[in-house]
This record gives sequence, structure tokens and C-alpha cells, in this order.
Amino acid sequence: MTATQDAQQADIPTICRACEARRGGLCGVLKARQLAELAGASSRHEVPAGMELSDDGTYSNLLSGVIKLTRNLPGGRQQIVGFHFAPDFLGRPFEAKRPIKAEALTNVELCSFPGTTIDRMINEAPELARQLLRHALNELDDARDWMAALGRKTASEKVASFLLMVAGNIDPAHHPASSMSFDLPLTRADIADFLGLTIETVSREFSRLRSDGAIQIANKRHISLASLAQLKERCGD
Amino acid sequence: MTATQDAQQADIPTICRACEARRGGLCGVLKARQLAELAGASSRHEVPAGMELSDDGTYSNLLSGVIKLTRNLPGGRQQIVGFHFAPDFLGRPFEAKRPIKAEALTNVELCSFPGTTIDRMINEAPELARQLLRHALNELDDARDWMAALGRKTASEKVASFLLMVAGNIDPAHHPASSMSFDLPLTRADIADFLGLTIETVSREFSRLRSDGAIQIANKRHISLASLAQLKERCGD
DNA sequence: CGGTCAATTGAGGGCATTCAAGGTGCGTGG
DNA sequence: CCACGCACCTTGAATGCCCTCAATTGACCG
Repeated sequence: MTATQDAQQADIPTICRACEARRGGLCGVLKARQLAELAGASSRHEVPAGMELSDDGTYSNLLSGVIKLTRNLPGGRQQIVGFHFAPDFLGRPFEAKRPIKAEALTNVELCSFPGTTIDRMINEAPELARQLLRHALNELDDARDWMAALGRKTASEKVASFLLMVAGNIDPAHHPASSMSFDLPLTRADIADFLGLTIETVSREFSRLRSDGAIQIANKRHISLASLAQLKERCGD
Repeated sequence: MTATQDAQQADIPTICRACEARRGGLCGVLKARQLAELAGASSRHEVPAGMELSDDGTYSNLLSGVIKLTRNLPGGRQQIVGFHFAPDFLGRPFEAKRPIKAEALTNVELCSFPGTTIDRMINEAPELARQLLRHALNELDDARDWMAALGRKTASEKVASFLLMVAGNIDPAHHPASSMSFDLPLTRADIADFLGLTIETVSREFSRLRSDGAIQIANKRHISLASLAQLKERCGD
């Protein structure tokens, strides 16, 4: 660690020192003084798996866990329109046109601030506004990527793309060449609602990937990506 | 017009006075001084229908016309991931993860600024950053809306939703109860690439809507929405 | 052990696609 | 003016991918 990093580290609020949110989340762009102000208004809490996150005006860093964003259509139809993996940032300035629900897929730890604090800090810290914009544009890129998948990919390409996406978010630092394994934070029904398929089709594609040696499945939820190369060939882009 | 509006009007650069971009675009949030600065760096130009817009770092207000954003997949597959209708704002801070092409669907008028100008003004004008963020979040809402349509709507629901979307963007001030008509800025192939369908399916759904009295079609491209109520019933949300 | 829930697997059907043919509008050149 | 080519669109028939319906298995738990 360099001397300047040491000096900066000294000013950082205690609870923020080891916080993941300073890596992938919002706090990384803040100066020590701003971080202290935000930390003073922050509160940590947990949300159990399956619980819906209320859409009050608060903003949160997602410290651990996975969250799904869903949009509902008549006839019981549902579409998952996005995920949040730790360490990510949640919260919306301005109101959305459409109702989108957020639900914890796993147990979730949040570090939350009142919306008014963020709104005020935007005016004082251009870097914060920049970061919020960058974050929104990343989400936009993701959404458009999945638009292409939903509209133009086959069922098996969708499933392969999905596995690669989850793998990349659960372990962003993973070495791309080697194999890896993880627990899926989603049920087959969730996967189906994300990919625009049925649970049966998802299950069949999992079985096919397994019998082809691309993946291994243990206990229904634990996935080992045996051949990343094979998955990338099948993902359709 | 009130006295304060009169006073503001007096300071507005001449070329901006009648500009649509101050309504739906970016310039509406700028103060007269900032507007003058931006106007000084701006240049107007036209792009003919069918031409691809180069992705240099410039930002533009779309004064007239329609633009499509596309993402390509192997095998000649294509997905349209968004549209820009006048008066809208185009341009990306930061670089996108994926290549997205922009192409003029109609003849297009642009008012462009160098990216560096916007980047600098963000730091001085928090309202500008706010507006860019608001704009990005609106695009995100739209993209997620279409994710739901692509994943969970039937072909006929997709087509009905599409017509309502185009109608709303071509004439945002239209009275919702009455009928309206317009020229589609897209070919059937474009519509298919947007809705994740084939041109044949799109054509069949148009024919069905016509024979059911929901719309009228003249010259293949000119659409009259005879029954907005019927379309809304069919749009699947 | 029986109950519940999630996932898998099989059989059959339907919606959108693929393949194919014909129609419409429009500019170009005879 | 009409013939021609071309791009775009429409319509029909048949195929296929994914869905629906149904039964089964496996894991977890009281």
C-alpha cells in the first residue's frame, strides 16, 4: 500500500473501511469527507430471501446477496428485467413510469441512505452524479443485451448466456480460462421468468448441457461450469 | 406568457429560441448563460434516411426524424434495442460494453456538440447531470418494458404495443381518446427486428388488426389507429 | 412415514417460423 | 405510355421449436 493510500485510509469512516461497496458500488468515487457524511446518514440492515424490498425513496449499497427486479403482466405472466449482485448499488432518483418490484433472492445485507442525502450530495459532488450516470448506463447496456437475447436467441443459447452472466457476477475476478462452480441463487421458475421460457424448457436445456459435458449439476442448484469454452460457443454471440 | 418568462426569453440564443430540444431534449434545464455556451459549440447537420450515425464522442439533440439502435448477433440475426424520436437526446458518456449501431430511419436533423463540452459542463451544472441521469433512467425503463414484451407477450400483443408506442412518440400531445394516424418510419423488417418476430408474422398481425377494425392501412406504411381502446385491450398490459 | 415443493422427463399440441408464391408500389428506361 | 426490375409486403402451406399437460423423482421436514 502506498503512502497516499495510507493517508486516505486514515480518514475513511471505520464502518466503511472493509466495505465492498467502495469497490463495485457507489462509495468508491467519494472523497473521505463525503464518505463520512454519507456514513453518518447510513444504516445497515438485512432482508431475508423471498422478501420484497419496499420502494421507499431510499438508496442502498448491496453488501451481500442477490436481488431480482420483476415486471408483471396480466395472466400471471412475469418477466425479470434485471438483477443486482453484491457489491452493487440500488435506488432510483425520480419515479419510474412502470411498477417494478424488487425481491431478495437470497438473504441480503444492505447499507442504506435516505434519498434526500444523495439528492443533496449530487449538487455538491459532480463525481457522484457521474457515477450514478455511469451506473444507470451500465444497467441500460445490460438490459439491451438481454433484449437481444430475449428477441433473437434460442432457448439453449439463452440458458448458456444466463449461466455465463451469473458466473461473471458472482465471481468477477475469476480467471476466464479455468472452470468454476457456484450455487444458483434462482429457482428454475426465476430463470424461466428471466429468459422468457418455461421451467420445463429451462430444465431440459440444463439436462442437455449436463449430458454434453458443458456443466455439472449437484443438488439441483449447485452448478459447475466444466467447459467455459463450450458454454461460450453455445451462448450465441 | 409571464413577465419572468419574457425576461428569460430575451437571453436565449437566437438559434435556440424555436428549438424543440428545449422541450423534450436536454437544453430545457439549462440557464441562459449555459445555453449560450452550448449553442456556441453546437453545429447543425442532416443525415439522410438509411445512413449509419458514426459513434464519435459527440452528443446531439435530435430535432426531427427517427433513429434506431441495433445490436447484431451471429447468423445475420439482429435486434433493435431502442429508438430515438424527436425531440430527444443522443450520446453516450463513457464507452459501452457492447457495440450498438445507430441508424437514421428517416431523414434526420441533428444539433451536435463535442463530448468534451458536455463533460465539462456537467461539473459546473448539477442540473445538467441530473437531466442526463433522468434521461438514462427513462431509456432504462423503456428497455425493461420491452424486455417484458419480448419475453412474455404474444405476437399480436407485441404488434399492438408497438403501434401504441410509436403513436405516443410521434405525437406525445395527442388526445388519448380520439383516433390518429401517422406514417410508420419503419419497414416490416425493422418492426420484426424490434419485436423479435419475422416479417411474415408482423404482416399477418397487421392484417388481423385491420380486419378486426382496430387499424386502417394505406400504402403499406400509413397507419390509422381507428380504435385506440381496442389496441389497448390487445397490447397485453 | 406421508406431505409438500422443486425439478425432471415424456407425450402431444399450438404458435410462430420457414419455405414458397404472388401482389403492390415506384423509379428507370425503352 | 408501358415494360421492366426491384424492394417491400402479403398470403398460404408445412415444419419445428417451445409450450402445455401430466406423471415421476428427489429433497426436505414435521
